[in-house]
Amino acid sequence: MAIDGTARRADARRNVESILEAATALLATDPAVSVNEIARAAGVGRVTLYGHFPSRAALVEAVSRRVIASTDQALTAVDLDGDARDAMARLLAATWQLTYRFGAIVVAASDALTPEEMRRVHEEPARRMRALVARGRDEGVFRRDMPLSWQLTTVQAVLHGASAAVHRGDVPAEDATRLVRDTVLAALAVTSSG
Amino acid sequence: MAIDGTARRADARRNVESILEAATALLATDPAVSVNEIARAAGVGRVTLYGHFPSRAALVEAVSRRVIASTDQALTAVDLDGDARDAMARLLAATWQLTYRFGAIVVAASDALTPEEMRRVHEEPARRMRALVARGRDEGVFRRDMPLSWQLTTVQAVLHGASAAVHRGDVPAEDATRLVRDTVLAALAVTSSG
DNA sequence: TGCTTCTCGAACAACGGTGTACGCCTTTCA
DNA sequence: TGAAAGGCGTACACCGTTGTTCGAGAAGCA
Repeated sequence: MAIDGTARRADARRNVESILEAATALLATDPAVSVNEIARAAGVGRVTLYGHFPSRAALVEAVSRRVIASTDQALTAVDLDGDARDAMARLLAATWQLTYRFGAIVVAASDALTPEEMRRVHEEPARRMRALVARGRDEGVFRRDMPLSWQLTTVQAVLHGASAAVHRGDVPAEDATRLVRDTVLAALAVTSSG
Repeated sequence: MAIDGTARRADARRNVESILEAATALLATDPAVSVNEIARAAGVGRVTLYGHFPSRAALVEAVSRRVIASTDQALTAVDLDGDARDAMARLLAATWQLTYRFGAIVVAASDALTPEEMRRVHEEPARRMRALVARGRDEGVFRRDMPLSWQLTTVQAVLHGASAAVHRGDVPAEDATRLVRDTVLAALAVTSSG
C-alpha cells in the first residue's frame, strides 16, 4: 500500500504510472472523459484503477498535482531578471508550452477539485506572472491605465486562445510562441498615444 | 400544433416563450444545465417542455437560432465605415455585449448541434470581423506581421476572457467595454518598433 | 516453490439524466 | 357553456457513469 510504509509491488507501480499518463493525455483534450476510457487507455481494468485511486476526483487531483509540479519546475527555471519585456518573453515561452500541453486539465480540475484547492493550484504560477507585470508597470514599460488583474486575464486569454487555435489546426505549433509573445507584449506595452 | 398551420393556443405560445427565455438565461452560464432546471425556471412542467420541443437538442438549437438572429441584427447595425480603428471599437462594443450575454450558449450548442450547423452559425459574424481586420491591414493601421487568422483568434480570446472575468467578478461590467477595446486595439496596432 | 500482492471481469447498487405513457385537471376560445 | 387544446404530476424504461463486492487467477518476490 502507498498509505503506510509498505513497498508496492512493481506491477502496481507500473500501473499507477500508466494510469496517470493516460489520464493526463486524455484530460488534456477532454475534461469530461470517463474513468472507463482512462482505464482502457492505460491498459488496465477499471476496478484496478479504483484500487489505486479511491475516486475519479482523486485521480484528477493526482494528475493536477503532477502537472502543477512539472509546471512549477519549468517556470521557476525561467530567469525573470533584466528588462521586463525580455523576461516576459521568456516566461511566456515557458508558460505557452505548459498551456498547450496541459491546458484542458485545468478545466477538468475545476469540476473535480474544491475551489480552495483550485485557488492554491493557481496561486504560485499566477504570483510569478503578477510580480513580473507589476515590475514592468513600475518601470514604465507596461501600461498602467488598466488594472493589473485585467492584464493577467488578457495574458491567460491569449495563451488559451493560442492553445485552442493550434489544437484546431488554425496556427502551426512552431509559430505559436512568437505570436503569443508579440501579441501579449503589444497589449501590455505603453503606447505613444497613451 | 406548430408543424401544421393550426394556430396554437395563447398559453402554449406564452409557455414556449418562457421556455426559450429561461433556456437562454441558464445556458448562458451553464451549458450543461438539465431540462428539468430549464422547465422549473420557466415555471413549466418538464413534460410540457417536451410537448413543445421533442428533445433537449432541439431546444438548444432553437435557443441558438434565436441568439444568432438577434446577434446578426445587432452586428449588421454597426457602422463599419471610416477609420478602421474607430470601426473596430464600435464592432467590439457590440460584439462584447453579445459575448457577455450569450457566450456559453455556443458551448452548449457545440454539444447539441452538428459541426456543419456550428460552422454556419459562426460564419457571418466572423466574416464581418475578418473583413474589418483585413481592411485595417490594407490601410496600414493594423499590423501585418501576424496571420489574419491569428488576429481573429486574439480578438475572440480577449472577448471570452473578458466575459469570464466579469462573470467571475474580477472586472466590473462597466469597465469591460473600454478594456476590451484598448487591449484589442493595442494588440492589432502597428508598432513604432516594428 | 510457495506466499503475498495485485489484476481482472462480472455483477450489482445508486444516481442523474433523457424521453415516453397515462390520467386528471385547467385554460382557451368559439 | 361546452368541446378541444393544453398543462401537470406521476410513473416508468433506458442509458451512462461512479463506486463497490466477490472470487478466480496471474504476477511478483523471497
